[in-house]
Amino acid sequence: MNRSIDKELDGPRACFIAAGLDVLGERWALLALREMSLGVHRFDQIARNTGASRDILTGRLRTLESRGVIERVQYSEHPPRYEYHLTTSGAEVAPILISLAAWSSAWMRDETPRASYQHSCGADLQPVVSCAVCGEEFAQGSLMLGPLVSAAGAEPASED
Amino acid sequence: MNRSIDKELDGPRACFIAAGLDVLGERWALLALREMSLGVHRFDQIARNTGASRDILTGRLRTLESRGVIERVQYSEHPPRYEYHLTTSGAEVAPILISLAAWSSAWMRDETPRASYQHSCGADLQPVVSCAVCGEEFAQGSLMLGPLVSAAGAEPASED
DNA sequence: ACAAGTAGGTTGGAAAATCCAACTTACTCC
DNA sequence: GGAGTAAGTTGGATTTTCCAACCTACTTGT
Repeated sequence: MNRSIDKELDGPRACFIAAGLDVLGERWALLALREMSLGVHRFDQIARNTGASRDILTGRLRTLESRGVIERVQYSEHPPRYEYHLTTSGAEVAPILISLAAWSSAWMRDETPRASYQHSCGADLQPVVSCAVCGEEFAQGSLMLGPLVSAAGAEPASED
Repeated sequence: MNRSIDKELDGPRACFIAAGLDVLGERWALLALREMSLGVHRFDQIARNTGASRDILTGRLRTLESRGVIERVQYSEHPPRYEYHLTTSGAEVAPILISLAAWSSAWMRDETPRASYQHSCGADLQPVVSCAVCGEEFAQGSLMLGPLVSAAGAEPASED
């Protein structure tokens, strides 16, 4: 089991973390998604609230749209004006934002006053991540490599 | 409540998500942490498995070290050789990697075969994020802005 | 003993991404 | 009729990143 760690990779590790970062890891992408999660949908506001340059933001929004994370919704025809909304896929980025906010809140406190986050129950953000299958909380070192998978489905084990 | 969303910000939103991305959002940082989570601790291997250029990786590892996320452990004196290990703070990045891997696995499937991840119970990665206080699962739109906080503690409400 | 390999970098120069301020278009509001 | 708003686009400067080669000090093989 977990032979994959010891085996020499012939190139960079192709995994779902790397694939996710391909889309969400570009600068400003997660902050733009944060804004939409908070109900901010218009270009100028997203640009202001994130601090992204307008040209770069345009590019990011196009990428996120092409990857199905957000969609452009036209709200004016003349002139053409659009709002940006999360798709289902985009809404499901929330756990990433939640984990990031919680980690940052726990470890990145400095003098700067910052907006914190809460669960809708009113409590400070204290997310617990557990396994949907066995119900156990993810503990130290409980993230492990699994088999290779692609759109076609799981691959059979390799012969090493 | 949640006046903060409607209020015009005078600058970019200073929040813990943005602060976290300051450290973890630079290119290659999360992939380097992924490697350490998987038990890979040496420079050459981290460079190979992430695909990062060696010079950039050097910079990232220094930043992560200076922010207390990883530590350099010397394992040879002549010549000086180091391993990189997660600190407690670094180990707690795991929920972010888990959420990212799960999102990516759900939404980023294409033809490319990729390494998947599992919980240590052997099940495919299906994390559930719930609130430690009320126990409820984080549902759509349940991430909300809270008060401003800094190292000194919570700020009193502003006068708007 | 001597060459090759390993480990953890550093260096210089090219390429790509980002930043910034200004400009554009087509409205709406006063 | 002028100012303001919204969603970009543009050109040029700046910053990051990439890449391959180099360096030092061992260790291993012959």
